[in-house]
Amino acid sequence: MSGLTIGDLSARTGLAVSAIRFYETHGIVRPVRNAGGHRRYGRHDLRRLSFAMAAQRLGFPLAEIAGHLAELPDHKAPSREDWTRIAAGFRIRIDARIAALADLRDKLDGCIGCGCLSLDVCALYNPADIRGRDGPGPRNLAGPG
Amino acid sequence: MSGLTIGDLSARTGLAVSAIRFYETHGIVRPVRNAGGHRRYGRHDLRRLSFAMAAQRLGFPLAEIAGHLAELPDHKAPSREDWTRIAAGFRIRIDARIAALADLRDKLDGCIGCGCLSLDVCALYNPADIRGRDGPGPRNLAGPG
DNA sequence: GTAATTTCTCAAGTCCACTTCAGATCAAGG
DNA sequence: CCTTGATCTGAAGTGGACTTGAGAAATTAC
Repeated sequence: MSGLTIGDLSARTGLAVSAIRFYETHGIVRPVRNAGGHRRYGRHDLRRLSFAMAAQRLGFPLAEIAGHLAELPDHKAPSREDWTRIAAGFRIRIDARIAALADLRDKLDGCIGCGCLSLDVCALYNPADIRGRDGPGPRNLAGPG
Repeated sequence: MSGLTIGDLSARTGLAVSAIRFYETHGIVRPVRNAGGHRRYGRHDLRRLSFAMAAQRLGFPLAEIAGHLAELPDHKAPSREDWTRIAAGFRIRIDARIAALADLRDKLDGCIGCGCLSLDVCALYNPADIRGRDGPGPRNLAGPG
């Protein structure tokens, strides 16, 4: 039993095989190769992928996810402390996101109440935090905030 | 005073001029043209853009945002009821999103507690809702859920 | 031992959300 | 009136996140 194949990971995570290979190019997983050149994964790679998927669902860009995961040991199984540290940092980001959403919801509630008849004081129209432009390409959701 | 120019909208919303033109191709705004062929906007277009920006920040795709806005009258100012209806629907989506985030956070808390020593029962590794693959292209955040 | 899968590489295609560019025209200030 | 700045169009480029395809080699199933 020399480890899990990419197909195994695909079956167990729901990710497409191509996506797992793509994630490898971003450092999300780092499989070893067997004699025939095929990728072999450890069980800890399942968790790395799961973490990445969860973070993806929150809108975090792959580069940042890879950054978090880079703090884990490469090929050996990470310790409980390793994961706890990462999970805790992740939780902070989730809480920030929930707060931002709740804030937007409250503003929207205000707009429902006021009917937004006065544009100049409308919270929806005047969000406090306009993200600055910083170059070409699409804006992603989970910026440095 | 035949209305606001695209530069006015850009200054007041923080959006790039090019972005506003791009949004027009998706039906977010529908300016009229003056004698010289330049776009002229009404005040209600400010609110349409603000709504779009807010929804964007939540990860909703432009196509869906355009769909919501399509329920508003095109060139005349929408009534208070028009906006209230849209804002209320939007609020439901926000609440759903907050609930999903909170759920993920709770699962993550569970994982911190257990140290994820048992992969097969780890909530993070076994999310109940794996999104099916449905074609090429990137996955967006705010799907049909 | 062969047939059927799976996996390999890597270039190219796709979707979304925009930006950038070029060349021309319109509008506003002095 | 003329210059300066804003706006116009359409095509092409960008970045993130993947998928698709082709041809070859490895694995697994019978």
